[in-house]
Amino acid sequence: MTSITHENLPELVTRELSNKIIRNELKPGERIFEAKIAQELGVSRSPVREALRILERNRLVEMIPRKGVRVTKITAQHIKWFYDIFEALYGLVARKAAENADSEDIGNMSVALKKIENAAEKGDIESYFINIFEYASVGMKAARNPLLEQLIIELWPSSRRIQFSSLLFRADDLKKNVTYFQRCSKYVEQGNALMAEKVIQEYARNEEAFALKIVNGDKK
Amino acid sequence: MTSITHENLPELVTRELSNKIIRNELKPGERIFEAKIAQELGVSRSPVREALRILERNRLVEMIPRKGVRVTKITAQHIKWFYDIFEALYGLVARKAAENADSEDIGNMSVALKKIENAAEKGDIESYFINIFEYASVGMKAARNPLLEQLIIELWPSSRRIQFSSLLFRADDLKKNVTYFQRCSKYVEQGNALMAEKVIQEYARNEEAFALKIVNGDKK
DNA sequence: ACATTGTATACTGTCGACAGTATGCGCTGA
DNA sequence: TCAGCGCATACTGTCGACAGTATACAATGT
Repeated sequence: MTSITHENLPELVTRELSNKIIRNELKPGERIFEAKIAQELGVSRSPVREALRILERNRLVEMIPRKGVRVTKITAQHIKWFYDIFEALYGLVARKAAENADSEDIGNMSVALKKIENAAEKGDIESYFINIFEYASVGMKAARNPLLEQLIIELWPSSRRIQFSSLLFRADDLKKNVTYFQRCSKYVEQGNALMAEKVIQEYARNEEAFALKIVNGDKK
Repeated sequence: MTSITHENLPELVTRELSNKIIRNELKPGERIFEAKIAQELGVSRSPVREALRILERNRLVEMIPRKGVRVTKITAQHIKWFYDIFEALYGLVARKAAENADSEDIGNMSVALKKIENAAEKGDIESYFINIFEYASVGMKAARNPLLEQLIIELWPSSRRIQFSSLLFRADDLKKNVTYFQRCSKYVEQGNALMAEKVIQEYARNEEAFALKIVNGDKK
């Protein structure tokens, strides 16, 4: 163990495995062996087991008792299931944000929005992806439902995984996507809960369509 | 361990602790000690730790690294947060069920509905509670979104906990509640997704109001 | 050749022990 | 009397080892 850090091992292992799965270095359906991971990262199996429980919650792996752990698959079906939930939960966030945001929240959202706009302008996809999560984050703060926030954050790794494959192919429609966030911010400022929710739902369907195009092999 | 069963220890520990928390034998805010639980159940700390991770996912406990595990609180705020999500997720279930249910699903729902009606008629609260989860279960099968199903099932222990305190006080309005399920079933049969969703949302708000009455001390 | 059974092996499940850290209490000094 | 410090202790974190089980492969019989 070379680690000098103060952070705990399960989180470290989680992050490491999480990245490998999101980047598709660990393939869907692939088996994960506790001992192998433990050895690779220079820790014992205990923190690995903890990490696997966390990854299970993130829907990145599936644990079957006495049968082991596998990386979850992502088929077109999975993507539809995921975005139906995405639509419902983020729709709720937008609605609640429109109802509850104070001037500070609105300020934060506007800052986050600017970062998205800049990234889109420059075509910086990496920065764009970081900042849409930042935008979601301040939006969730404004919605004032920590339980909802938790649920969504636990699904973020799945979001990232689905979006990762798109990452390389979508430089073109980045600017179109920005308009969703701009409209959302506008409605939140106006306190128009109904429209804020609608815009985000539209955005979700758009993301879904894009993700489906990718898995269906219409890529490039 | 006297257990002859083939079931795994983490599940056993989870169930045991789960029941204690739901029945309010372990109080909100109370600390849980791994070693103590392990000794009580005659197992080592490993399966207890696994169980605690599961309970964390069920929102029954909160784990703070190096600080230990506590039973989560349930304030009026928590209940509002919970039912906002409840409304969104079950609303989605109802909508999707109305869109996707085949005749077998509708048959199953009708059987489950009858059981609820019987329980309500007899004023058998225990049976009523068992059967509304059964109804939800067949409804979720009809909705054909296993991810959504997972998310909801993981929240069930929280549902049970919130409803447990109500359990003794609500014999009176059981029959009124049944009408929600009756209307829901009707709309699902008709394929009326919009109204099915609306009914369930109404039901959620009604449950919320009841739970809030309880925690606010208007009980009895 | 193919099915069936036995066996080897490699993985998960569980344990007990040790290490490290947070917390409360008592001691000391102003 | 009270603040600050240090120590004791009890808990969580991590480990390595052993036990039990699923699986693949080989051997045997038909």
